[in-house]
Amino acid sequence: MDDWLIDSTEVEASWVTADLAIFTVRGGRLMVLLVERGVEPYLGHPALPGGYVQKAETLREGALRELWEEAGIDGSRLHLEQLGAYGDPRRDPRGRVVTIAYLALGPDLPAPVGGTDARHAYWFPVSELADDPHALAFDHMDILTDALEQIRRKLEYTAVATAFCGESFTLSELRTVYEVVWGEHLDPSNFRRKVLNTAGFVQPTGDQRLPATGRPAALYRRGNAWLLSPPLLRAAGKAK
Amino acid sequence: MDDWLIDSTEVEASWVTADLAIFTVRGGRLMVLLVERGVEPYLGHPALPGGYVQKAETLREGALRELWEEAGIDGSRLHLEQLGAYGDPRRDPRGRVVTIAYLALGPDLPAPVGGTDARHAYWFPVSELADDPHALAFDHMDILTDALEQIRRKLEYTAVATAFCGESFTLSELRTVYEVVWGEHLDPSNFRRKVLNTAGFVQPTGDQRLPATGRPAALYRRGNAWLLSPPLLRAAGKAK
DNA sequence: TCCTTAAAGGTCATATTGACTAAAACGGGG
DNA sequence: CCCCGTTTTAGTCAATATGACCTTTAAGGA
Repeated sequence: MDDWLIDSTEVEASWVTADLAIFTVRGGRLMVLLVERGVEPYLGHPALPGGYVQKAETLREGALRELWEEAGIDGSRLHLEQLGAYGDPRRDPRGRVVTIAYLALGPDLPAPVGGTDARHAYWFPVSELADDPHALAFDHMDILTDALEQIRRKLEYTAVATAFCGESFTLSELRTVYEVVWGEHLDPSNFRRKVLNTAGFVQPTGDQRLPATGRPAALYRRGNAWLLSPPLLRAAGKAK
Repeated sequence: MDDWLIDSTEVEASWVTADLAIFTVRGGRLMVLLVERGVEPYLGHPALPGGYVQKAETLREGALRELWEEAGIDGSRLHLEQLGAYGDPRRDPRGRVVTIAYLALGPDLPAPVGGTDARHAYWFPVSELADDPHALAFDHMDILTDALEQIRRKLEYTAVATAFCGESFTLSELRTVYEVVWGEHLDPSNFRRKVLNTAGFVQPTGDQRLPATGRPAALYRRGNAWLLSPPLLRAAGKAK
């Protein structure tokens, strides 16, 4: 591990960046936060927000700072988890840049404001770039693909779906999160049964909310359980 | 993302290392590969194998090279996956060193040979250091803890357990992997039923193997499925 | 008042699970 | 050569979970 040979010609210092794949659900669609790059390389191309990690920061702190600087979003209240490191020596034409990718989920977030480091930041529907591997700068499409698979899987066995909802939410809203992220329809009745039978997933607030039309829905907040048991499996996982 | 300001005083180059948490099952116990550090800091202390990622390598290639150099193990035939990045600015007293942790599993591997970069490499039972947070150098105990949780979880919904077994194996051997990694007893009959009913998990070779005593056991090899559906959940996950 | 809509609650056949019992197939000792 | 311990393999059964439905409740609007 971390040893001598810091002066070896074989080894070189690297630039370390943090990039973020931030998702929200708006208008029944899964959206990801993108920025338009303001400098070369990939000038003008869409990319995930992110930037250099500074001297005294943890990786996570760097990710949160970049999110604030590039999109004006305070990520301290979002669900933020590390996705992984991307370090192919050819992923950045300027040299070796290792990026630590973070994954964040939030409720319907305010429109991002373009910061100093990027022309604009904006929400973009995931479904409209899910096919072209060069839709985003660098290897950001790989990162996005990995991030998508991770949240789809995490919905199954954690209560992370509640991170897409506000402080309180109806079961319909929670179900919509699953439907949008998984891209499949769920039976409302069976979904309700599963969620309410999973200890600690949600707890009723006692209040109600009126939908546009129809019977009022009970409101819930996050429970104290993070891991779901049994998990809530998607059909694809069962079909096989 | 990766932009200008490469010359800013706020940003500095980092050293990037790859560390490995490699596990195997020997004598009914889960073992992790450790090395004795040959240089400061933490001279003489046990640590996970690893070292600096070189100029033209991918992160994965660096991890495999370090594994070969420090323990004489050819990792190209092991199951190797990235665990995550550890980059707290205080994790290494020499300055900012970001390490990319890798997780590897292998069948009962040959005794490691000490390489040039470390005094020795050796297998050590996980159960004997699972409590002391300073048993290993740097933040390697954190990495080990995360690696353990990851393989325990991955046994549930992937066929990764077969990576602990040789080319062909009995269902008892496979069950022992689950029992050792999870630290709990599994009913042989129910385990067999679940594994055989999960399409693509294993496929019979047609051969048999004689245990020390008892009825001969049929041999299996890995199936073509990686994701298990339905997953094989541990009791802890269900109890809750 | 009646209609539409969505929430909430219930039914039922089927599948899965966990705990258990029993049969089959070996080697070894008398 | 037959009993014994051991391990694999097979089977039973009650409890639980699942998926596909159906029904009732509670709102707003025509």
